[in-house]
Amino acid sequence: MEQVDIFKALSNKTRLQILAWLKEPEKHFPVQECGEFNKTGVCVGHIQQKTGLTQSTVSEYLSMLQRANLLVATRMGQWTHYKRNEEAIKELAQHISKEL
Amino acid sequence: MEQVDIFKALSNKTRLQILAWLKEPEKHFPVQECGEFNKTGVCVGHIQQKTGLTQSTVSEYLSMLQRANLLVATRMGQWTHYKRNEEAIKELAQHISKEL
DNA sequence: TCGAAAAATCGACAAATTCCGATATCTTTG
DNA sequence: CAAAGATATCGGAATTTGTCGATTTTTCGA
Repeated sequence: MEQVDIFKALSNKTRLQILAWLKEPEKHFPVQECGEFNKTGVCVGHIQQKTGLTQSTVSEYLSMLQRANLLVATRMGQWTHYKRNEEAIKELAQHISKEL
Repeated sequence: MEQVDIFKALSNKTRLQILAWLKEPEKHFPVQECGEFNKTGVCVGHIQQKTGLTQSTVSEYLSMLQRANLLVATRMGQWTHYKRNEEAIKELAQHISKEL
């Protein structure tokens, strides 16, 4: 995954919005029966509802963000949870301030 | 200019390359008759030659980077010089580490 | 003031991205 | 194992981006 692909992943309002929501899941998503979102994140269905886009679109967006290493996916039974990769986001900020 | 437009401006290899070259102009560009590049930057023609793309493409890329506030343009007679906006780049890094 | 150099803008078209609906895969449960 | 729910993948229409060549605008110098 190259630098430019990380920026491409961030070049879309919905995807930026998803990253923002996942910063405070408890504020933006209903309680899940399927696991604490602080640990493994929020399931695709909840994120999809919030965006108003179709399931397929949101699924693709999430995997794009994951490929850019900005999100981490965890399969929890029939659900896939996504959460932010805070480490990678910090590294991106550092990279921009030093290398860009 | 919105957040997402900054990332769009960065979503292209050539534009990232231009930003990188402008970090150390004396290393990447020939001496100019038209001004010190540490002060006002490098003229469009030199940047264009280095990219190998056409003049129109590079001119558009530069103004896109300027619209995103990542570059500053200075008209010097018949030349336009572009240099990095280090301030804005630092702010972007901060924004990513705090707000993204 | 005219012509040439530098840069910006315009019009076009191919390639990439956005987003959808349909279908396939995986997982749980009866 | 079959059905149902959650997610992933596929194929495509519409929009945006990448990039070009041609033209226009700006500025300098003869």
